[in-house]
Amino acid sequence: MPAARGGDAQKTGPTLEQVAARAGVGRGTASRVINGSPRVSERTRAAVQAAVAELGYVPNRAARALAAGSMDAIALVVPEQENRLFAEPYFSEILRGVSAELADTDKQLLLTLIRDERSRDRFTQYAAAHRVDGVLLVSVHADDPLPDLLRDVGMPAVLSGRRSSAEHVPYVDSDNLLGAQLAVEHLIGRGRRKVATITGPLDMYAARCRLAGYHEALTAAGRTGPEPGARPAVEAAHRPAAAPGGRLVAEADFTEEGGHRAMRELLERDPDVDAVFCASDVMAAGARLALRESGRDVPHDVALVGFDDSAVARHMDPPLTTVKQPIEEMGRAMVRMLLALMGTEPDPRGAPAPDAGQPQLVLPTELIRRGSS
Amino acid sequence: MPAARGGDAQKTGPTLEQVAARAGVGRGTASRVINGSPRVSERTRAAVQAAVAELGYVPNRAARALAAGSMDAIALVVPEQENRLFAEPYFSEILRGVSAELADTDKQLLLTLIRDERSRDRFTQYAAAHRVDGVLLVSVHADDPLPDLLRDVGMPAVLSGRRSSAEHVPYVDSDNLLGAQLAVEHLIGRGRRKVATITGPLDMYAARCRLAGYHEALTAAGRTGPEPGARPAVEAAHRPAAAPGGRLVAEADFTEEGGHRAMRELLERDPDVDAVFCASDVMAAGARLALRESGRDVPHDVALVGFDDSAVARHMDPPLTTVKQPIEEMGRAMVRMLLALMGTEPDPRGAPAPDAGQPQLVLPTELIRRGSS
DNA sequence: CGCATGAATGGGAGCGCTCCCACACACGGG
DNA sequence: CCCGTGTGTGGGAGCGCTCCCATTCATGCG
Repeated sequence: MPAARGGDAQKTGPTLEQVAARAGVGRGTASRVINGSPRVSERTRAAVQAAVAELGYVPNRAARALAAGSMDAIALVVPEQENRLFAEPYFSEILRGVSAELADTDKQLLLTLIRDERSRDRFTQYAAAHRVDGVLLVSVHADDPLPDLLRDVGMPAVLSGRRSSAEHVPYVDSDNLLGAQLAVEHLIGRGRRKVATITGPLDMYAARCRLAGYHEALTAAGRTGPEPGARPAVEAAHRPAAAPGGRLVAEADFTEEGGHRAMRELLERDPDVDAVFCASDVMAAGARLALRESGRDVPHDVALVGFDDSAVARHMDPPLTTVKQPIEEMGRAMVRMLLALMGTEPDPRGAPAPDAGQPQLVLPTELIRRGSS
Repeated sequence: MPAARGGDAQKTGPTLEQVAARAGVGRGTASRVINGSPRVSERTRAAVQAAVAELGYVPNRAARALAAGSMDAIALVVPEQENRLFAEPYFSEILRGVSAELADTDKQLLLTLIRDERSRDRFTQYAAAHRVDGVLLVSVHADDPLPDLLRDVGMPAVLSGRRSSAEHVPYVDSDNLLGAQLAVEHLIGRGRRKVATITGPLDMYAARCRLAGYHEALTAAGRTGPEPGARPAVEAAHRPAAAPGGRLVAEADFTEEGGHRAMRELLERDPDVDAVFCASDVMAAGARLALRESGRDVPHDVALVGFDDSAVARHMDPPLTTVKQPIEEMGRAMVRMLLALMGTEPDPRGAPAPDAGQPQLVLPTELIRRGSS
């Protein structure tokens, strides 16, 4: 039996050929029906569809990919050097959104964790060889060359979060600046006089934005600041921790330990702090611990606000007021953007991109009030 | 130019043919080198490898899959009706393990969230058509038909967690019974007299195991129980909440709300409860809340132990004593088992499976002591 | 009434690979 | 000196699909 080859035993389903035969049409016509080409008569279409149903035909992706030169798959790339605490809630939300949006397309979702140099190189090569049609990049660091590499090889890609304000690769981000501003305004509105902040690593754009929001809210409220009256530019937000004008800034690294250390540092610098805006919930958990150790009550002595609205926030005692990002929606938006990009990119024939969708998108953030403030 | 077809513009990398030409050998030989066949002379091997390096050759997966009849991909299937709280930490740990173990193979990881009937059918069909080589199933419910469906179409699959003690599909599980036993023994060892438990939904095998562990520990300690002296069978563990012999069992659903409600119920039934073993950390968080509301101190008045060692446990106040499962290792083990299955399964020619690896594996659990007990 | 025009269709070519058959070519024993 | 026996090797035949060219009709126009 010359038919059974390769993987053997794999009773691979019916082929297009068989469907066509059953419907009494040619292979080409069957293909046209299955791919929804308009150039097919109604009768024929019905016949083929019936045959598909009867035979339970499922197109062979490999064959399709090989013939069409597209893989019908997109990769979700997650760098894994990241502290898992940071990645957890954010990542699973993104995943949910991506998967939901992809459910209607019949594209596959390929998950790639990049954990070291070797796996990064592997993926780069893989992408360069066009083994996927598009790439979603989650939590990219400012110095990550991957986005540019992908652009160079003509691989459509969408980032979650910018690497800088000059980001030229398409991205979906949330409004970190406004979110931080809301948080700090809220603290001021609750009558807090000495509002400090614990920032993320300031080589990350999101962290800088949140710090800028902090400064902006204080300035707007008329509190003295480093640049009185001047609109603090996000790019310039990277300034010494002990800013002039008495603002209380401590830099940490989005980890709980970092938040704990930063809070102790703040208390040492100014024991009268009565509010802290933390650039992540996890850091807020660390700060909470430091406050408890110093005998301070939350929210009575010190009000606390976090960022992310992750599970940690709900489980803290008291529950943490925090800034919620629409993470699932960000995942969905990333997919929509990528699909649009993929629809236009591979067409070099002058067509000026029908509607690529906004290649950069900033989604709103929202303050969730809970017991900690 | 008759060469540029299909996807256009996709400057797909060099082909095997080109590599072979460059190395001055035939296509077949080049293929043999790349797939590590031993029947190649050292000289030739070196020449081909050099050509591969120079050209930056990356094999085309689609072509390979089509020709070989195997897809070089496995699917990780996650049912999504699941409450996200439960899924979060567990899922991301599994993912880490799976991905790590898969990094050395050059198999792709395909992620499939199943959210409704429609997507389930779609996946079933997809698998039946052998579009993946194997399937990893996470958090399967006792009545889920998917595992059997997959077995029927000859698709290798591995479960995380059994559906019952008679599970016949290969699985990796953790030792829920022993873990629960450790937890309850620990509580007894701390001098607690009235140890209650909050179980998961008792139509889930893991929940029944944990309950059985509770009973077993109490019986071993000589506390009166429903079946004095008898070894409580896991299968029989599904008994009325108000068990004879004074044991305190409340059933919940692995959610925080459920844990909260169950704790209130327990306190009502017996206000003198001085310890509670919760079958999940999340439920313990709910129980913690109920205890606080009732004015009881943890651990002074009531000691609390959870299960999972998730992030919630570390962030509770006081930090939660809990039973840790080696979740990442479970992910790794699942992949190893699946690969073994895939290596043997497709061979129908009588070969009695060289070393399929243990088709069922139960990994140990461990008690993590923290402030809550 | 004949011929250009378009719609619907059939089927060849080929995507890049693996499998496997056939073909060298080097041996050693009869 | 001829024939196994083995080791490397080349390349044909597809895998199931999409693309596209050719073909067949039915239609409308000159």
